Amino acid sequence: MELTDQEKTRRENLAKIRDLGIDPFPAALFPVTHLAADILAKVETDEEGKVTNLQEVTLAGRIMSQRIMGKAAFANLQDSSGRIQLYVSRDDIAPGEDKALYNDLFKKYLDLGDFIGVKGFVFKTRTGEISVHVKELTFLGKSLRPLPSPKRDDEGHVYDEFKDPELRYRMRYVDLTVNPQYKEIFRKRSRLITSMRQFLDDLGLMEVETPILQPIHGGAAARPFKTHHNTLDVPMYLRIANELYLKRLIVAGFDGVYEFAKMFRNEGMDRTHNPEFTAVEFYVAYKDYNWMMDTCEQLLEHAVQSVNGTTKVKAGDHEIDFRGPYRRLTMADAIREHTGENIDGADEAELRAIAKRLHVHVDNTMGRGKLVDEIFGEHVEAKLIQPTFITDYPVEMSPLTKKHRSKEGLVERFELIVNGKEIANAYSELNDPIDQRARFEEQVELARRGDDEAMATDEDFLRALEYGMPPTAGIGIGIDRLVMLLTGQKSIQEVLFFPQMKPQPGSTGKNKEV
RNA sequence: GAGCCCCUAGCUCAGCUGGCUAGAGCACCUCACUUUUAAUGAGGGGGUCCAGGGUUCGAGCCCCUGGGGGCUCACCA
Repeated sequence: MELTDQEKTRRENLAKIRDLGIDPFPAALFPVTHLAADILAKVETDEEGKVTNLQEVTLAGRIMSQRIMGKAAFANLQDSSGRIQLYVSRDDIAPGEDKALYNDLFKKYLDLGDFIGVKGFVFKTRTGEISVHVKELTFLGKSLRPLPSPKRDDEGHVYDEFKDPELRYRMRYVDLTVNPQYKEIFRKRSRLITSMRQFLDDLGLMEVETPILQPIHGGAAARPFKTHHNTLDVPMYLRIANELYLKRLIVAGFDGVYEFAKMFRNEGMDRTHNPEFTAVEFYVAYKDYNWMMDTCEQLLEHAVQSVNGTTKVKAGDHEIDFRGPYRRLTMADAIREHTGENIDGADEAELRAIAKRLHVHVDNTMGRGKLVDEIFGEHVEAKLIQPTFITDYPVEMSPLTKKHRSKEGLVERFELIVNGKEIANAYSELNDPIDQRARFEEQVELARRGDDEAMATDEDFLRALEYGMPPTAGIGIGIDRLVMLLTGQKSIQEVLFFPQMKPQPGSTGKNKEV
């Protein structure tokens, strides 16, 4: 690959740094004492505006801009916490006869993006900006490629923003360096998972890990990634769900288990779907879906409060409040409320007629469950903005769910809908192995009718149930979409560090190097 | 999968109805400058205009084919 002029210059500067006897990639640790944000937060000034504390600080980061004025200069240093201005004067960092450290290293061979460490004192410039007056400068690492260089003026206008989504996702390291505001999304993601884990631990559940490589894919309706194990010479699948394994652990005698799990689905990719995504699932023995609704409310209220410092979240024109209790509405009541149609007791033909009246697209592979799902998806889901539990689904679309204790044809299942999107899916787990086998057989029948998402029968799971599983409530919560909601992001790519991208072919199109 | 839009310097983008050697700002290089802040002043370098084909005296621009990307819509979470 031909180097650009700027890359050549950086390699030359690298060599010249070595010529000065300075290692451009030093091995020794650098004793950082402060982060940029710490300094800005902790700085104290007297009545004349002089800084009275922080008279010895050591920090490190990337040089993001330089303003050289002969024998003195200003620069911006960016570390993990943010940016702070440095003041560098020749006679401070090179006090003796030899001025090479300033004249050559700092002024000529230092490129934007290089890592340096500085030791100095905090002061306020004439124009009032808190800065670090550098007394010692240490070179810590060379950057051989120029970073994109967005600039921001006083009014907050950004120029030359690095915003091409493809380049941002392909080179997330560049994106987060020059657009550090996006780091907050990932910090929130991390806090969300931490706070959920804390809640589940406090509930007395045990964190577990279950297989990602599975001999048969079960627990959800989706197309899997298929692979092959060489030694065993058998096909294997990347898990589309971990539900059936977690329930085996309930059979095994753990009263409560949870797993933050990557799921893999070999399906379309768009702004709400990535081939791998994260869900937290937890299963608790001797509970039912009513208990799970209470618990789900508490979990989300706790998590959202931890992430955003409030239970309220702005989503477009709406303000969503995650403080419980949430509205609970049966599927049939929700459809009645939003369409005026009554699906209670309707058979397949009647449902098809209702769907037609509501201009919902239907085809012959759709059973009762799918038809209800389509009607709900088309006419109701998007209208549910505040957290709402939709309960009591048709049995046909819930092959792993216990039949409703009193309502014929329905199951004890709920989904939590927020801002028109499904956030959680939960139910009283089906623990009757004979019923479970019959449900699997219905799935096989749906598959025969052409439903390519129908579930496969898992004999080992059935065997586990035959040994006996206590009544259990289970739930799955989609982490990525929850993060999207909490951070106001419209695409899943923005909440994943490394979203799946098409492989990058040779040198066609806009596959530029930065 | 369907529709619409885009691809020009390291980055962000202009480039008219097809007509000089393809431009700007930032970045980069040289010089000056000890409190600047989109630092400033002077000078300079940098292009496979996504690729291939076609029309034309002449194509960044028009046509065809291909590649890559974005947005909107439909389906899986």
